[in-house]
Amino acid sequence: MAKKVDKFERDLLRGSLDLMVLAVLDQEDQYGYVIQKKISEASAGKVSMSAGTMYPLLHRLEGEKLIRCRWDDSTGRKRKWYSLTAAGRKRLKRQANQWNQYVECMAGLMQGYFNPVLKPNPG
Amino acid sequence: MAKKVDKFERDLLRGSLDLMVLAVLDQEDQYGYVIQKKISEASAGKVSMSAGTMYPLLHRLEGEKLIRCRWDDSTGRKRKWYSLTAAGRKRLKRQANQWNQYVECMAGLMQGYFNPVLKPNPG
DNA sequence: GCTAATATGTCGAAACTCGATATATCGGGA
DNA sequence: TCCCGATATATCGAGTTTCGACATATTAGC
Repeated sequence: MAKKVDKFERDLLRGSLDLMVLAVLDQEDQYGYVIQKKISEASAGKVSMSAGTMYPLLHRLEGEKLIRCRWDDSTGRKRKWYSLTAAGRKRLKRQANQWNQYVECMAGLMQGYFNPVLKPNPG
Repeated sequence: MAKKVDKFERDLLRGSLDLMVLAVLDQEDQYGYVIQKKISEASAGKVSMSAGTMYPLLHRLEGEKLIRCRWDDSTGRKRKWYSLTAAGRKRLKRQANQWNQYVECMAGLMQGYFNPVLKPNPG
């Protein structure tokens, strides 16, 4: 029996899924199914992006030319590999920066409730 | 001429506006117009919740019994004051906790790009 | 009297995520 | 061999949220 996990409420995720996908692809080229798994693992199962969210999202990012794809079946399995374009890397930087600012802004508003367990960056 | 500000992209905000409103009301009772202003100030103009977002949101939170309202015109101005209910405070704690976890999760995924300027909490 | 700021509200359009559903391939166990 | 679960991609409609536009009314200052 799979352990039951409190998933994040859907609207908390809204819009930042793009950022997650771009971040995963920044580390290495991947295909949809693995991107899904990686995000799930990174969040200890709390973000479970459904296939119905993942694939349209990838198509949209491709349409915006932030990622590019190629089919590959050299492993015997047909998979659609995605990689970041230059524009995608640029967008990732911009979005990540926005995200950080947004987190700070929330921290300011939440005062007592914001208690990050984040390790402060040295330097 | 008003200084132009890069607003946060709308989908970055999605769903966390609730949390902002609850956090503002946790500090003191307020009415819609001021809540809007406070959130705008706290974000240096980067979150500009429109009236078309604010009022339906307040009505929704009221419907969920997380906040409660009363009209007051003792100052000569008719205003609808909102305050947190017990359920609202409980929800705020839960949502704030989720938010913190979510931020950590994003931090893990973004690795190099996550560089919070947040002051670490002592203790 | 006029205008800008204050104050609340509704509406339709656009966007996003989900669950359900569909298709197909692959490996392993009965 | 046959079946099944995992892998892999995809589409669709339903439900939500946010926005900009519009509407209404009061107050303060010129």
